[in-house]
Amino acid sequence: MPSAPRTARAVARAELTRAILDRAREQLAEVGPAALSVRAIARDLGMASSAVYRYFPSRDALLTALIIDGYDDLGAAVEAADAGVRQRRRLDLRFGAVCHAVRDWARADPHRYGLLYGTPVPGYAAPDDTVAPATRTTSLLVSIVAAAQEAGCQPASATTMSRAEIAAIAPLTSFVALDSPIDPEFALRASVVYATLFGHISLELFGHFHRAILDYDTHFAHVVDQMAVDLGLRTA
Amino acid sequence: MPSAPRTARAVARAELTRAILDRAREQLAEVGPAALSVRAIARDLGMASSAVYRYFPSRDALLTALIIDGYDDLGAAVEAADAGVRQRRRLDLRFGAVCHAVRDWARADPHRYGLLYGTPVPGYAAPDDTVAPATRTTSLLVSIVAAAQEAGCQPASATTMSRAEIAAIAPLTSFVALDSPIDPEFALRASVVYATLFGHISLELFGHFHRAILDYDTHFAHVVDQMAVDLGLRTA
DNA sequence: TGTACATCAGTGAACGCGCGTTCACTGATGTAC
DNA sequence: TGTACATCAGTGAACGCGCGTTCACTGATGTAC
Repeated sequence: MPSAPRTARAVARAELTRAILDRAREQLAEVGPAALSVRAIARDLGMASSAVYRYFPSRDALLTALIIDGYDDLGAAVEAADAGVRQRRRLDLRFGAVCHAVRDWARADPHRYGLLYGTPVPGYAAPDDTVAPATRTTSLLVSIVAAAQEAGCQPASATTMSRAEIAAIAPLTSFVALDSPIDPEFALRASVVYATLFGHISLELFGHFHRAILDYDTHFAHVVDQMAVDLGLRTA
Repeated sequence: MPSAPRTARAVARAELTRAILDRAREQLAEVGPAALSVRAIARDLGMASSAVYRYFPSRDALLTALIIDGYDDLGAAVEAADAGVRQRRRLDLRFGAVCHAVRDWARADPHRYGLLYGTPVPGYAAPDDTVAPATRTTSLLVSIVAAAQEAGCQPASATTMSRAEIAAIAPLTSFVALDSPIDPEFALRASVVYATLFGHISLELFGHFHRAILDYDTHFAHVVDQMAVDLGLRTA
């Protein structure tokens, strides 16, 4: 009986666990992951710092929860953006929606984005629990590329791939469950898109487009367009 | 007389300044930028922690020096790699050399790369002094793209650009001193290449290709090749 | 329904740590006559 | 070349801070009879 008969204690526990996580997320947005402090969270919640340890065994466990929470939140946002595209066959629109969703999410809370995609927090080693939620966003990107292949899209240019190159990206070809594995050329394109998307967002958020790009929104939109064309999702 | 008549004091000063920076660089490689500690550096050098303040007025100043030093070192490595390509007209080779130089440099000292291109250090605001050295690497990338345009290379695909999009990247078109400004399409390509290159390196170093890419070296080489083809530096 | 015991949440003090920065000081190096 | 003074490098103690984590404890909640 896992659902109904929750004791008052269990209810309070769930609530406080969430309150701690909420406050941790806020802290994260304010000071960044490295400065996240168990004591500060407890202080803000009006409780003794030691009480937090009834809910999370260590600061690292709290960070892990935040990371998983972040990947899940991003994944949900990205999936919702994709699902919001009515014309499912317009892969260019779906691709654009996904890219913009990632960027919008990142800009809404740069520290949180940094926790996931920036420099790893010093002294913290992400456990395997964080891997699965992380793939949510990636899977969607790859699946759009896979759909492009199925739809017969022609990428702008293709390089010949050596056996070693094909082997290097083997996991990507079977990353999403499909009838047949993805062609290596498309898998490579997916990897390039992945790098460009997150690279662009990181460079923008971390200040490397300073004085080089004047209008980030416009420019990003155009980069996404360019990627869509390179992928063969639409013609120029 | 700025050169010859250096007093013993000035010599000692220069030497210790360098020793502090060297040790700071080593610390950086070991523990990362956020954990860089004035006291630890002093300890390692066998001096009082307060003595460091005769050379750098604050921890932030030390970080700034490390950042400038890092951009300069990366810039020098990248320029050397480019200069090492004898056939100056083989833009694909030059482009490849530059990309691999950035990645090699980053892999040699990931923390140092993270200081420059990762999450900004919390509580630290990089002063303008760091901007100029940062452009060294970027300029070289842009100048290769500009050379591609001058050589009449044809990128794989081009999207039509609105006035707003052209305006957004205006600084890039006049980023390197040339007879004529760079075409907007090439400037856009430069920006995409910039994002892809650093995005790929960051994703790789920060663990996001884990279990997705099996052979990083091979894969990166191929991504660079693909970019060269997309840029029209060579045919597939 | 009521009692006896076990479980759990939260407290507050404490441990031990390292940090950045300041300051009055000593002694060496440099400079001007 | 020698002396008098100014400048500078380096010291060691101290200030004030915040951190993660532990531990013995009190009082409330849950459970079994």
